[in-house]
Amino acid sequence: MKLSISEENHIKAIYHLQSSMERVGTKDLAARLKTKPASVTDMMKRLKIKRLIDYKPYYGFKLSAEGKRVALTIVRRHRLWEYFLVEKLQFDWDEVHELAEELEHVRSPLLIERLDTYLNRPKFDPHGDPIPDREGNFSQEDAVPLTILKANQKGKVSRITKNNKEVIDLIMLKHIRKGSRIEIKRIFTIDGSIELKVDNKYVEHISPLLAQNILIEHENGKK
Amino acid sequence: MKLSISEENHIKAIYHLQSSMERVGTKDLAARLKTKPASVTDMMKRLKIKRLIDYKPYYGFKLSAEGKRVALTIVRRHRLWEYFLVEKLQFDWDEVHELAEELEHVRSPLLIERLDTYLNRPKFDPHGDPIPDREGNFSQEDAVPLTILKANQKGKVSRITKNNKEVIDLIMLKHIRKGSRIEIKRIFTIDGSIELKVDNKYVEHISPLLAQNILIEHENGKK
DNA sequence: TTAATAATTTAGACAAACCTAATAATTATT
DNA sequence: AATAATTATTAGGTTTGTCTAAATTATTAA
Repeated sequence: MKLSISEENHIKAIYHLQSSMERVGTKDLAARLKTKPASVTDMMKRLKIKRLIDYKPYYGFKLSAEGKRVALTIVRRHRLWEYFLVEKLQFDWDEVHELAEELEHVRSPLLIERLDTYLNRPKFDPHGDPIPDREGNFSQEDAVPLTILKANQKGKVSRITKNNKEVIDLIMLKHIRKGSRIEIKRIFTIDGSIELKVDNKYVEHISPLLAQNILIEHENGKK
Repeated sequence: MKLSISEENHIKAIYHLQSSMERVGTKDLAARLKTKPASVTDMMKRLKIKRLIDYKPYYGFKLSAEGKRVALTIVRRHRLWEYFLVEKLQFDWDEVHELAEELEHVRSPLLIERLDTYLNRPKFDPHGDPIPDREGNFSQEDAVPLTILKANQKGKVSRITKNNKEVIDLIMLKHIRKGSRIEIKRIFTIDGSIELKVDNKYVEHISPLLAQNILIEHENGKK
């Protein structure tokens, strides 16, 4: 099914809002997309006809199974492009969202497959969000990048990815290794750098790029 | 000035048609863009207001200086993406046009600069067409890739780019070196491979990728 | 040079994706 | 439970970019 850019954006927005609410309301969606509620209603009617959402007037909306599938391919495209921009084109992690927002609408399964292969099938984007695979599944790995933690959250280091010399030297310097207990102190939104306490002992300050390569044991039971 | 995708496509189409005719006609442009003459007239009025074309009803159109500048940035984006797709994502040279046609509309000067740097500032796209630089200038180099020649044309090898072992081994194998006289025998559109005669002596068959790395002395006086 | 033909423009319509203002349904409050 | 406040929908309008059909202008051929 061929969707317009605007239709894709609506699907994606519902997908994201759905994680924090059962049914998404017209107002919320309008706020997120910077349009007006009336415009959202128009679009919802169209998406309902295309069977991408479950929509009853006045009762909010929810993605259908097919809608969720579509959403996941869009999220996949978005996060792969983000990874590309940071990893290959040297963008900072906080500069890439808008660009990925545009690139994600180039709809070519082959392009995305090739990009994925080229990037070495990354499992997480530069913000630490998981990249769904071709089938829409997230990594089953029981570990998530450190970047996914919020301030005051704790975790245990399960693995360091990309074991090149620089990464290893850095984590040694910061007293971080497999098994270390981490407590996030503060996240600086300006550059995404993170202040954390290691093994309740050392206060360290690390870059988001390094954080991405530190995997934390995942406490199961989250969405 | 912010242009819509459709406006960009019209500008680009005029740019390309302009190389084979003084003033571009409504019908030609409609044919190239797969729209109707009436639609072209509409768009031309808008582009005239934006001062991107010189347009007199019934007398065809021509890009203004600013229009040409815009066209060149679009061509630049298109060709850089084509180069990326072939060089990095392993697409075949004949598969990339449609994709580049979409990617070219992501308008971010910074993205294009970074991409250019990442690709090592290529001077020619995979079809052998020159990639304009940031200022819209084409390579002043007196050499063009072999891929730019048509059947029966001749040339002299001036340089081999990308002097890695594989390329060198291949050109040795095919009896090609600096100074060799080349005559194109036939171009196979199926894969872009080229049959050519080297120094009037050896008949060889090479891939378009190799051809791209063989630079031919440019006979001045062509557009 | 006039008539026929071809190219171009104009007029009017349409779909997509927005908008504002008015109305209707739901939820919260007294 | 009635009313107020919130949220959603409808009605009708706008802009962009397309279209068809009719009218106009330019070119070519008789």
